[in-house]
Amino acid sequence: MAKQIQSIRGMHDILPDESGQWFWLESRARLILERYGYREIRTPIVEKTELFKRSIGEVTDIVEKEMYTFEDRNGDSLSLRPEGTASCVRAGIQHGLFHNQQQRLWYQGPMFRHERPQKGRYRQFQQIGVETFGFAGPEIEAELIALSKRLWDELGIDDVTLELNTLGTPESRRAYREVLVAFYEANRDQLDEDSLRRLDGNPLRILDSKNPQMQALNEGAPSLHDHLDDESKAHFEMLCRLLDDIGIDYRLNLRLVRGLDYYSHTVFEWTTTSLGAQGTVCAGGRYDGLVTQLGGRPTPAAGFAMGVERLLELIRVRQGEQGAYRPDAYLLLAGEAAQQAGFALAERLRGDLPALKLQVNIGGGSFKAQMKRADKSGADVALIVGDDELAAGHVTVKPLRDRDAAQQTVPYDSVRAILEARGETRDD
RNA sequence: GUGGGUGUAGCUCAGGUGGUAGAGCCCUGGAUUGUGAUUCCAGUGGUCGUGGGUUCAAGUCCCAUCACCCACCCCA
Repeated sequence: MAKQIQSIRGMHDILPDESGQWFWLESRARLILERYGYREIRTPIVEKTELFKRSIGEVTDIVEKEMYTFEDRNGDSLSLRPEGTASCVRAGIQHGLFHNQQQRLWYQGPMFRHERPQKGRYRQFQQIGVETFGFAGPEIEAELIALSKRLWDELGIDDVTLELNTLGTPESRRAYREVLVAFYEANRDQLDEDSLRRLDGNPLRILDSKNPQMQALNEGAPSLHDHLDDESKAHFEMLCRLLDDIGIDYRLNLRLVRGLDYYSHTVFEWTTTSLGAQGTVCAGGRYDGLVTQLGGRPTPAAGFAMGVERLLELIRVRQGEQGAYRPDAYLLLAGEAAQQAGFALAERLRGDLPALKLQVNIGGGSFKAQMKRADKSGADVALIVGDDELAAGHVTVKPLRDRDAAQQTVPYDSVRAILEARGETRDD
């Protein structure tokens, strides 16, 4: 036997048993997004590396050590996208979507990050992202949060908490950053290894350290909220009021600073405690500066992304299977003549009953074996055609799921009525 | 990138201190010449993750490597 080839580390197959759940979640998300007026955008999964360097930030972990970067045949540096916002903004600028316009967009697809795989963290993972452009007020952030909340309700997810914070305007954030760095420099001897590393790159992240000693030090650190300008405060207060109005609870988390460079004002995160260390299920915020950073005209922007694998994991924990595929009917073919004629019969049925999901037995097998397959397929009814039925132009319809219902042998033309009465031909 | 754990049949897992591999489920057939989901019987299926090494002998011990899981880091 030849040597087996395995899938790439951290990149997983979604097998038929799970794909139904994916489809179920995706359709629900799409429906809700459409209810809020969002339209889908699809962008390539490969972009110029430069795009991610300029948007995510050159000194972030994502860009520095997690991107799948390679040279194209003509020498360009390309990267598999590690997230969706950059592409979305790039496409919007390129096609003039932001030219004095408001846009509510969403996308869905695989993202790639070369991290050490873990529960809820994979090298290829699926995100559903939502991005809005041209909305400067806090109403849009409230809408984004309301939309995500509605999705949790729809999916039956109830153990997530909304964490909320503001970084203020870029100016106030920058000013605060200086104050904070000065504070940590003064206490340099107390910083752990990670924090020393962050001090240069992303000092705000030190606030979010899990190290108890750091947390103790952070108690005394200057607070971002003391350094917010009036505009930043007003924006945030308005958002909180809007959320209060629709009864969405949130927890103010001053340590929530987000890892990506481009955020300003609102940042939020939906977290759960039932997924181990990877507790963030959905995160986003406002990123007004990004469009100009990528060469567009000043355009207010806000959005979020959710990790589909993490959401599915949550749903799996809370409910059973959702959206598993099962045919409506399974066609048994008993006897040689029926086996041959049955193939054409199945096609005829599919032509006459377009909404019927019909699986036909292929590969023969004893009657018993075919019945077993019919049962295992999950079909609601078995359609039986043996040599007897074939000769008479009949089909036997046998309900498989309810004990009381009797099977009946009827002319082909009556099959439709029976299946329709049973609801097998409904679209679902 | 760092630390810890685990890899035995398609799946879930047994296999004290080395002696040449087992169960349940699944699948196939039969008990029931055309009636499944319950029962009973039988059968198929393994280079024990991979590659080296120690040994008369390795699933078991040693080394390397790959993958998965968990935590750190990072993030959705």
